[in-house]
Amino acid sequence: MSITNTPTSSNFIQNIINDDQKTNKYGQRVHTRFPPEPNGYLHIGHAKSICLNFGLAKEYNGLCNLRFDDTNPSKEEVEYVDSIQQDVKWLGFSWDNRMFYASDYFERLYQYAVKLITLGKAYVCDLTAQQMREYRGTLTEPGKDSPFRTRTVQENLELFQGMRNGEYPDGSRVLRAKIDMASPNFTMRDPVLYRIMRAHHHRTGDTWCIYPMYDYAHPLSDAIEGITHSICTLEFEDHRPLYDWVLEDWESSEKPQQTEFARLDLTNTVMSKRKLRTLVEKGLVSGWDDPRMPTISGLRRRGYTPESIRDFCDRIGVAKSNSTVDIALLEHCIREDLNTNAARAMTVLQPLKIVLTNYPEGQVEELEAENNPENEDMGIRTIPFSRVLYIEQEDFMENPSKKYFRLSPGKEVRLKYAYIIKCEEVIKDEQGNVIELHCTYDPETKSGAGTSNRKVKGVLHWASAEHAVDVEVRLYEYLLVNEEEDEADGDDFLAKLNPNSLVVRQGKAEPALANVTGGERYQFLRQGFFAADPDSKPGKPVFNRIVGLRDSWAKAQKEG
RNA sequence: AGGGGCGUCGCCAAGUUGGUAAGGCAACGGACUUUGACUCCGUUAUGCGUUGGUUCGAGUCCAGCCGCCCCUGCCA
Repeated sequence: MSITNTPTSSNFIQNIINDDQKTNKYGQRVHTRFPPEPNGYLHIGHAKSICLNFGLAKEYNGLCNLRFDDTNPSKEEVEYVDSIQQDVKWLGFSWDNRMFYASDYFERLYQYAVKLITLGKAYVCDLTAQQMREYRGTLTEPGKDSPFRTRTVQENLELFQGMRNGEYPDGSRVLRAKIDMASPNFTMRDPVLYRIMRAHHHRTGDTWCIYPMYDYAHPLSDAIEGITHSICTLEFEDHRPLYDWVLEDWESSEKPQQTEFARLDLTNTVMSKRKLRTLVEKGLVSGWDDPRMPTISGLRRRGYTPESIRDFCDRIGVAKSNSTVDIALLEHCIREDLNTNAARAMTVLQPLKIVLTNYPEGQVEELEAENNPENEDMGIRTIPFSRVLYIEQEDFMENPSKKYFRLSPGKEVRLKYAYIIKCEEVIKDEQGNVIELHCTYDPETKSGAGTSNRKVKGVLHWASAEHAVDVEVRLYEYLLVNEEEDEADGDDFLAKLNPNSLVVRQGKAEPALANVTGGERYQFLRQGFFAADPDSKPGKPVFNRIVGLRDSWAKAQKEG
């Protein structure tokens, strides 16, 4: 089966690059970067950025760097730089030997700041944070100049050196760009370039007590690495003039350009780092890699493939309008991938015992089953069949509607790969619950035997009681029942969490599933796609439901 | 209110110099089916936030209006 390349239309960033290639702006070079701050786990929104940046580099025969934006040691940890690398690799991208840290450039950044001071474009300011806020002005009123704005170059040079030397307490002074306190754009009102902060940095240790701000470090890091296209999200659009300002005195005339695109938002889940952290810290999920989380590690544990996530990122497009993508598209991508690639298996999630009263006691047949009807190369396996079996509770109904074509009293159904059976007797407990069915089977209807042309509409999956392995199956639903997050920040979203986002079932699976270790993916017939969880133990498998099969019957039921 | 953006089918999203609305997801019909799955076929914008204008002709140009998002961290 060949992979069809659906003709994808170009996005506005590709158009920009195409123009740059025409005008030879970067001599045909395309060099991007993925610049995460190591202060949290990557999520599907980052995957969009990763696929965009690495994808563009690949498409244009360029390069993409991985760069940790580690300019704020008070929030960053090595734990995250490790998980980020793992996630990018897992998604299928390689930065080769180009893994950098903004902190690699601290000395150059410092020297460039000295240059700006010398040029009269930066000054040391002693205003407190509170005062600076007051001086900044408001949306409609211009700010006013800091009284320290007119310090001499010499004084600024000495003070900045003193800042570096640790002569002043944290927060007592900052280095500021001298731009325009009356600018209608706040980020141009003499933004802070450096702050004093005695925090241990995960890479530079205690070498520095002053750290550069993002707006200063980022354009310079891009320039140092020879980045051509610096792609970031929409909220940085206002910062672009500052990005360009910082680079005005850069040594090379070939400067990177910033382009902004809309970050990904998904229905039925939460995406902000803060909310994800809340879920983890309040113990509402088992961790950053809980299979309900939209984190890369969560999706990985859930069973999503990197291919399906890349496909998703290709399909959602890249544009500038804020949008919320229907999570159904993500589900479509994983179903499409796994439909052709995942082996089939039978697992009964909620067992109902049935006895084939006319099947010889003690007899066991090994029935042939295809591993994947979409892919013959995946071969066949055998499944034991015997007198006592389990079927799904949902697959029996005592008083069904005419549209129900599963099992009911006196009705026939086929057991997949096996025989047509007929329900003869319903056995109940004292409360009237159905606890067992007595059925008969028709020996002439064995699958593949060609001894009968009888057709029945219903086909059920099953497990042989004597041979089945006990499995724990974790069924996941959306984190949020409502499609929209209903914003209004705060922790309101906690009240909207789906109480049934995790339902655990103790099921019965065919014996082949006994010894999974984690990561194996299957389609459980008529149920969905599942992945073995690392919690699996020999003989005691645990499965996560990645996504259910499309279910038009369930849909029809819901609509009544 | 000042600045920066955005507004094309329920959800995404193409739309090169104005020439007469791609595609995907979802939905809905139908065919096929030993997974009510998959696959296949078909249906869904005389309409591009809105009102005017320019033009033989506008989603594409102009003007006004409306709506939504971002910006007053020594966060990124």
